[in-house]
Amino acid sequence: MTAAKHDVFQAIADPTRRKVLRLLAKGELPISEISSHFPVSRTAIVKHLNILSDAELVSGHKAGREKIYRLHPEPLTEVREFYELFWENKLSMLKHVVENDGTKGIKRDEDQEGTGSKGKEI
Amino acid sequence: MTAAKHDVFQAIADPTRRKVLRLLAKGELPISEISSHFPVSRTAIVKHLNILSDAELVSGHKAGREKIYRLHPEPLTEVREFYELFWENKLSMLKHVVENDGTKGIKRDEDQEGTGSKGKEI
DNA sequence: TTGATTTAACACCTTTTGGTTATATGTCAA
DNA sequence: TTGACATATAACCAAAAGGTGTTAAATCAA
Repeated sequence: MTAAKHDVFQAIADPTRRKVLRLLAKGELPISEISSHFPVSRTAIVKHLNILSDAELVSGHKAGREKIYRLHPEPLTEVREFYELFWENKLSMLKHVVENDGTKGIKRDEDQEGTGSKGKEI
Repeated sequence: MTAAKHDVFQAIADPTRRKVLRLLAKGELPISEISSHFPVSRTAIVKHLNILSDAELVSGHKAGREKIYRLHPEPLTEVREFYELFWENKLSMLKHVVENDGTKGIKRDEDQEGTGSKGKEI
């Protein structure tokens, strides 16, 4: 049941949500405080928090009449793994381009996977 | 004119687009080859390629009747910088939680920026 | 030249996203 | 107990996202 309803990549796609995360990096905050940093309505911020929560990037707990949100950066490792995929490749890519001028296809192997499935692909 | 129409974060938000990037990491490919790896229509893939192109993650050049696409991983540094923002913070966050049990707010400084502007915020 | 291949450009459709307002509900402080 | 405060929830909306199919144009190979 660790299956997050919302994808991490999709969660950080929105600039407002990224700013919320940066805000929570400094420490946990109640909704009212969070929304005071944005020009949009509190309701809109709550929706963003729900999306971040679905991606397990934040969690909220009631404290009196407030709901305090806290950051959980762990799911961001998936993002890290993704861009590192290209970090390793960057040098070998460059090599290919230099070798054969990069004007024609290089490999073109087959696999035909199909992205329709839900298979936690990074 | 380096102003990308599409945000890098938003570009990599879609799983199909991430797979396209992984595909192009192995070498440049024409549209027909790329779309052969997906269950969706060629038209859909072209739209994805346009979005990736707007984010300057790929570029395409005509070669005969084919259009060859090539990866440009550079914009992903922005993603990396974002991710690292939380890695630095992770230890100090943990420290805070341990120190005061994390049941109450920690800092709550003000800034009120407003995310409406186009200001290249990571 | 003709036909197959590959991309380009539309028009169209459905669902999701990001936002709004209005109306409860629960909680602290006098 | 009465406000004021903080969150919750519902109904609604416009625009964007992700997809489809159709048609046209360019190019390579016979």
